Amino acid sequence: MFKGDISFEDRSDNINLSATLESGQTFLWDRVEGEIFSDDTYDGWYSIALEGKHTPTNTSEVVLVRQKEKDQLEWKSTTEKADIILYRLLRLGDNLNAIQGKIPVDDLIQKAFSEKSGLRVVRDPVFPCLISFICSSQMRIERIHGMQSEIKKEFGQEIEFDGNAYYTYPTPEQLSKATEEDLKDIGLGYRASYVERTTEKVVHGKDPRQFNGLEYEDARNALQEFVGVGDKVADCVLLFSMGYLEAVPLDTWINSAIDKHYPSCSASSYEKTSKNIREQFGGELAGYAQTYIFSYLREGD
DNA sequence: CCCCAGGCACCTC
DNA sequence: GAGGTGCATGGG
Repeated sequence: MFKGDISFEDRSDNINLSATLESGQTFLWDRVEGEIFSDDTYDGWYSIALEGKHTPTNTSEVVLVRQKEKDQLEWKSTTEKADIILYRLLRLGDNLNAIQGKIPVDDLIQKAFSEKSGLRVVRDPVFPCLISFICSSQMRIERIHGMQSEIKKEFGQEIEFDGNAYYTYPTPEQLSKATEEDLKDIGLGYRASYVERTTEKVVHGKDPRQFNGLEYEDARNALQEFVGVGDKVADCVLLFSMGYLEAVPLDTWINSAIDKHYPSCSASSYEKTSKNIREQFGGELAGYAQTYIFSYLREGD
């Protein structure tokens, strides 16, 4: 077992791990339940198991992380390179003060920044992100997470770490072994066929990462070639996985926020409203503003 | 019993 | 392109 800390004490920003992992932008992390460690305290850990394509070691790894202090993370892992993994997945390199400085401040933004201090946009692996947001339509956040847990347990790879079992998210090839019926059996409902058909497209060579160099709006349109991916899900994949920080997913929460706080941005189509609200939030980092507002509003103030 | 959930595909016009 | 419908499932 490898262990380490990641300290923010020599920087001006920090991280709020629970806000980052439990605000509905990623469904791939699990909050660890129970006394899984005997060697020290066991509260507050989050876990993820990564398939080898997504690790610096090229082998599957488990990473556990928790908030040790306000400006410090603590991790345990199967690899000594867990810090590299965490920097990527949690965007620890982002300078939150610089980011907030580029977003026009108003009352709502100010409250969200202050209430959710340390919240970071995540960078999920692309395929798991794509599938989990296909599952997200008309579904509560807790259940979306539950669906991903089922998908991992049924079709992912089990990895043991310190006496406990963890499951990677299935690769496209692994998930393609699931039939539509299998997916319905784990509660995906009408999304089962979307997941099945999208997985099939990925297995047959349509990798979402091939859209990485595209201009934002082109990438958003391109992602909609997958089944179950409309404007909103495409924006989620762009923002929470592909690093398009200007993407602003327009969901029910953000749309009601627009009606209430930015009525002049409301327009007749997703396309136009999206353009307006991105401009309102300062353009290139608008997605960060969206993530703070979503997290702040959803939790209630 | 009804209503709703980080929308989307599909069908008209 | 804009506008309306049906949609699986579980929890309140």
